[in-house]
Amino acid sequence: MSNAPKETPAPATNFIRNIIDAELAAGKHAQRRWSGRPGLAAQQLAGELDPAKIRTRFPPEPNGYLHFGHAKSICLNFGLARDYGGRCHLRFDDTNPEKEEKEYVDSIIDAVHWLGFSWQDEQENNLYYASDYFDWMIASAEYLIQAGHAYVDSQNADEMRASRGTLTQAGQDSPYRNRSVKENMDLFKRMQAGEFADGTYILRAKIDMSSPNINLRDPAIYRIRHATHHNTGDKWCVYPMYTFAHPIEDALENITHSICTLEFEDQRPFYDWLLEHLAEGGLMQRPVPQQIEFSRLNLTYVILSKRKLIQLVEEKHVSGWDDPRMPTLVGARRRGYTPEGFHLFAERIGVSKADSLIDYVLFEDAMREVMNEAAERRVAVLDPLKLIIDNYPAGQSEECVVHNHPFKPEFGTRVMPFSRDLWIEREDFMEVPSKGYRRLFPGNMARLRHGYVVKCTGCQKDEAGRVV
RNA sequence: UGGGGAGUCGCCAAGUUGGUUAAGGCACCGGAUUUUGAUUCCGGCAUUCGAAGGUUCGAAUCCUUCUUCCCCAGCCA
Repeated sequence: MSNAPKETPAPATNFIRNIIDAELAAGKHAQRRWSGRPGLAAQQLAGELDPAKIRTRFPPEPNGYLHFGHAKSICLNFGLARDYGGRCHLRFDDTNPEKEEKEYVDSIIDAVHWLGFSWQDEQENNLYYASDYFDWMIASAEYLIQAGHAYVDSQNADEMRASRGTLTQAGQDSPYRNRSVKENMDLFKRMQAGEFADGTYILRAKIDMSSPNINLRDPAIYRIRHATHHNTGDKWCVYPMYTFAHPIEDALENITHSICTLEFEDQRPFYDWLLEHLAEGGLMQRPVPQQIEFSRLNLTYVILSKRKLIQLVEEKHVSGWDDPRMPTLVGARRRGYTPEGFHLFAERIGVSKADSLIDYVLFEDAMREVMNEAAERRVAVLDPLKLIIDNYPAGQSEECVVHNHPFKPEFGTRVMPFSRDLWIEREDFMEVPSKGYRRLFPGNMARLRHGYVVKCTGCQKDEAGRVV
């Protein structure tokens, strides 16, 4: 057989690669420098930023196990860094202590490793926690307050929702919107000091309550939450919102391309607003990172909602996160799927902004293609039917040498016993053959794989007429 | 409904500074090889790019209108 290894094709082009190519051609990333903020991640890195190299990140919240959808994102982000000679960071977006756990952090680290990617090399170790940036986030928030771009609101959640307006109606300014800088700063300090209960005060960005983009109607950026954090313990009782934290995380790590899914598109104006103001205040360096959105993975017959997967586990519908039926990476691993299969799959489905529903056969085919090359073959009979070789001596047996792989001799051989009594698959025999049937039926000859050609002389049935 | 996105073959997806016959993969349909009805190999598979107009020598690519689908009103991410 001529199963020559296929040439690995060049990575398929996509809109993100096109963006990067254009930027590189224009020299956009040549001016990047480390932020160099004391005590922050950038400081851990010894060398200067290598200009003209991109930097991406995979930023999961450690609130569950990684699934097939994350695999797409991981292959995208780490793949881009690999192909452009850049870097990809693994960052835990752990800004909500009530949902996150160390168990998930560990499982995520394992899963990314399993997929074959690394966030460290000789020069850098790019494993980060958003929670390690809380000092800087507080500083950023206080800068916003000083500059008149943020205020402390005393409305509760219901009041805030009511005054936010609707899709078609503008929102109303909070009665607390015009507190003085001094008062805001005092309140925010006391929030941090733990003087207030959860929900009593909240820090909001001061933008525009009548913006057609609801995300710009003074979004909450810092909330009070008296909770123990998996990484920072009880050090904090105020935590930043994703919206506020994420751009800062990206900027501090000098991320060039912050790639996320489509539902964050409406969030991008705030992303840019924040970084622009922080750059104005000298807290961040330009050029700031840019957010790029792509459509998330949808697979036929497969649930990829973290909320629902958690439900399956908690209600014991499955044996755990690594149940082979689960679309998690640990589940896939137990099922025998391979990292290479995920890479192939990710490469084949591509990246775009169109909502898509990918047929599961695409996933299966990618896995099968990889396994066809790599898997040793074995024989099993699921629904056995006894086959008696009439002209083979009873009590005698011999060993047939069998190749472990049809076109890879280096996989070696094994032996299978051959004797008078054998088991074959029930569907490999038909008393009355259908058209085109070329397996065993009375009068017909067939080859027993790895063994001999046999001729069927007849069959026996039980009282029910079933062939035995 | 206000805002933000997306509609290219059954499923994905290239192509978008307008220029000959609209990549590729999966699926499917042939046909060859085959001690896995697998694999491999060869061939086929969009006169058409959500729809309708318009500009042009020429449009999937530009303009207009229409249409369908997705996302946003968490002190989640």
